[in-house]
Amino acid sequence: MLTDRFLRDRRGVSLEAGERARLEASISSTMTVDARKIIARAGERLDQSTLLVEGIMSRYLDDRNGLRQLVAIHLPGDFVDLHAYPLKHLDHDVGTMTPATIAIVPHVELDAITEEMPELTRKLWFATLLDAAIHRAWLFRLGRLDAIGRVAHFFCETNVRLQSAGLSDGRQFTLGLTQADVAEICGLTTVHVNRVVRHLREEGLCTFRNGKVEILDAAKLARRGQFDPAYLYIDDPESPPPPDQRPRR
Amino acid sequence: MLTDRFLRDRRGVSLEAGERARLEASISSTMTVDARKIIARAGERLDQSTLLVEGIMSRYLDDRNGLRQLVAIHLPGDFVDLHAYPLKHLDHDVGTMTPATIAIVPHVELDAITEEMPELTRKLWFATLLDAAIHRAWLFRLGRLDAIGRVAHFFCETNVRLQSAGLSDGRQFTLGLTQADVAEICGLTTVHVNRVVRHLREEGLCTFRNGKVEILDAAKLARRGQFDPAYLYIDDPESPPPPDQRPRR
DNA sequence: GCATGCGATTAACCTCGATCATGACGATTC
DNA sequence: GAATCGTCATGATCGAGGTTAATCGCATGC
Repeated sequence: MLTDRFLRDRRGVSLEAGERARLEASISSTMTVDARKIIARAGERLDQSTLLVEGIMSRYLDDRNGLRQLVAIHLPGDFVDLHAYPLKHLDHDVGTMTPATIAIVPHVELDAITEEMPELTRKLWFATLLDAAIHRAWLFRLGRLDAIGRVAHFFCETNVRLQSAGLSDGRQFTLGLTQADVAEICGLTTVHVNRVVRHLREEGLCTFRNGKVEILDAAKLARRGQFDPAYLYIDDPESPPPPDQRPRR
Repeated sequence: MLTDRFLRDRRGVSLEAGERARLEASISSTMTVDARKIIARAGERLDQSTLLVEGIMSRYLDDRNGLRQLVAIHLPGDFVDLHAYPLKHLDHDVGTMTPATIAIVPHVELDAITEEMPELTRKLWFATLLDAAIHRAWLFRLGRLDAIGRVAHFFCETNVRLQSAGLSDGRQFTLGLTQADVAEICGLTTVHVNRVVRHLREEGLCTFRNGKVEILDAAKLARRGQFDPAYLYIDDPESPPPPDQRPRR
């Protein structure tokens, strides 16, 4: 199903079969989109949202000089602009990074869901707040980490997210991003990202070639990027969090 | 009323009288809190949320060396950790910056609201997404602006937000923050914030003394910080946005 | 065959902001 | 009144990362 990956393994909010069916039934159409296409522009009024089925998408803000700051990367299973449902107007652009398959969910369907299924509504709400939690991790990354730490943190995060989507084995994954993309994510220049990538390779932490990341030493990489996956709210059957307290980051 | 400032003048989602009354009735208690106190810690399970009535609060992440990155500043009228309702566990700490008055809303009350009042539920959802939009503006600030631009952007944002809360006349406002606080917000050191403040003063853009900001040249300050208030979703009766398209940022 | 263009790479140079240090001023506490 | 502490202020030094520019590899198209 198109919604198979949505909220998969998320702590306490995985969808019931009926909920997933309802969401699936809310999809009005699916389509494929080329790489580097804009799906929605800041300010436009939206009456539908986009569920990403395959490929990578991003959300970004433009600065006055035409440079971009990416504010989110979206992977298969993400409800990319679900937040457009309550907001109606977005404050940023949404676009594809790679060729993508997307499913369209009209807001009238979401109206019906919020009227009839409060539990599913809370789970949709949760999904948008998960994006906000990732925003906060990105703020930490930009505000407190140096260049090497930022790239390390980004690779760690993406590895965990892709793993929960079944698209990484935890050791390597294909991103389809360029060094310039990573620069727009980490608030660096492409030149310096190149230096950082070389450093990470020479230190034996990870490699990044042709849009493919290989994790060589996950523990060291996480340490270098001060990465703690708690903010991703992923259910880890191996080490369930204590019911009342997760470790501090 | 305690909720008077909540979602005031927000585009298209201001509360109906009945909705506001219901929210007001959901408050179980109010209390005052000293400055620099922690209200909630990362990882704790929460079964209530906090509406800020008076004072300034913040949300922040700690790094490994004990430094903090603030990820949000909250002003009177903000539903500070409403996102804890769907999330249940927070990924960050919540604390007061100044002495504060807060109102407590138990999550069981929000359960009832989401069961019975889908329209109000969407407005609460909107409120949490507004915080996410502010996160994104902060990402832009940290990723694309230099030190002077970051501080300028922060003062502009806070001025607009306080103005819509009726706590700034648009020319000056009291924040009660120190230069060290601004440093934790803008990802800078206190030493450099001091230099930036001096620069802004000497250039005639604004002053910052004893926690009080005076805007000397709002247009220049906004320009220096590449500030466009669209992401705050504030209803401006003077210049209503065209129904189908807001200006690009 | 050659042209074109994108992405990765590397070098030289320079700037912004961190770091370290010192001091002033006011409020508080004893 | 002295001591202490938080906040603000300012100078000197240094390094991480930006800027600019040149080159290379590789894919694609004609």
